[in-house]
Amino acid sequence: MTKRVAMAMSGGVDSSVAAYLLSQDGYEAVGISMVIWPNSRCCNNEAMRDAKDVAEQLAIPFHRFDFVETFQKKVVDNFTESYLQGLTPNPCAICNSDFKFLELFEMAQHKFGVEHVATGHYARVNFSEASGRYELRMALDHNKDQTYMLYGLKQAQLARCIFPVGEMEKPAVRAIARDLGFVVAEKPESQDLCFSEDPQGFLREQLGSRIVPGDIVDLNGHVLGRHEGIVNYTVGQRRGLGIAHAAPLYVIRIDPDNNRVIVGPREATMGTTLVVNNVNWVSIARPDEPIEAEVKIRYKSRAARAIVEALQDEGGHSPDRVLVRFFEPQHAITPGQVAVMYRDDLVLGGGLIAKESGRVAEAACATVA
RNA sequence: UGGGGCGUCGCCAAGUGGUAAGGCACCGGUUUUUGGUAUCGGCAUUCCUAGGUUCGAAUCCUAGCGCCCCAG
Repeated sequence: MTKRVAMAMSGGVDSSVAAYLLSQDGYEAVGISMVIWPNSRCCNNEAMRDAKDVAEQLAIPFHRFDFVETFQKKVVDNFTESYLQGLTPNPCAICNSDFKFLELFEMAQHKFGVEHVATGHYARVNFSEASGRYELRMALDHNKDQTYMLYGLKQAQLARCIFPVGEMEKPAVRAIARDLGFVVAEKPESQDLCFSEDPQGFLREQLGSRIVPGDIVDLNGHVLGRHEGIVNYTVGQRRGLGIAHAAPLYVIRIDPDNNRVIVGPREATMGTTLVVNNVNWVSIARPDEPIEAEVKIRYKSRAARAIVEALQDEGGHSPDRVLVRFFEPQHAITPGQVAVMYRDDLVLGGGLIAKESGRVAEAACATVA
């Protein structure tokens, strides 16, 4: 009996080839496209048509479903509210853990009566007899690895995930697309927000008058300039400040309470500790003792060696907190961004970098020491 | 209306007779699902204005305009 699986198809190269690989492996795939934001690049007519074309070419059924309302509630609202709180959210990671995979599994089960869901993500999953856990591992092609965006997946989900292109190098994926004559074979790599090409404009649309201009100040509180809303900035950012200074200025901190952006020299962006909230332990159980790991604090940054220590529950809040102490200072530790812990290519877990992470962490270090 | 100083790209700033450094900002390219970082490239035929001296001036002279400081 063939195994049936719901295949998420975006109209891109990766999910198209993934669909092909599934059929090669003897799966019976059902193509699904999720419409999450009208007219955005991820679900415009072209993307939908391409997905459908590929499905037809592979002779698999294809369905598209409207998720606009749910997406707004679970991803967009979180995205916009986070910015107002002075955080820099990572909507892609939130989308995967709080929206995409949840909805896909529900759909696979209820609409198609199947247990498994496949996507075009670059990641690998295996089951470890030793630990009794499903393990999430970096893709074979480290350049394309997307495990950073998948840190939120739970055991029950990993058990049912299939990532067909996780074992492949990107050039090979493209080669297959070409050989098969897929219309999407030469599509450029997707990048940036999928639901908007103009995040600033998007935030303005969504938040309107809740975006308020304010001061840009230096580390001593001296006003250096004005900003058009704290939502337009992220920690570590250099461009867009519009302030002429002796040396380049970087965003050091965002202060939502006073509606201020604090800037300073590059040295001031460096930090060695952070606290991670809402940690999801992926491939291992929550460790009782401090462990060494490589921690990645930004999608495009390199993981760096650190000591990771689970923190005590504080008053019933955020029971899954972790203190990360890097061996070397890191640039732009940004509240709201995702921190993912690795050991080699194994994803140990991840979570969201806490507000005022530096200070809290310093204090925690002091008590630890 | 006595004295002194200054006026070079959006900001800061080299350059004091030989044909406009640099930094910041800004713009554009590259860059792996977050507006990050990084990196590469662009960015004053012109030096407050008008005359003059000179083969040649942002640099010298004259006048004007505009700032700043001190003393009134």
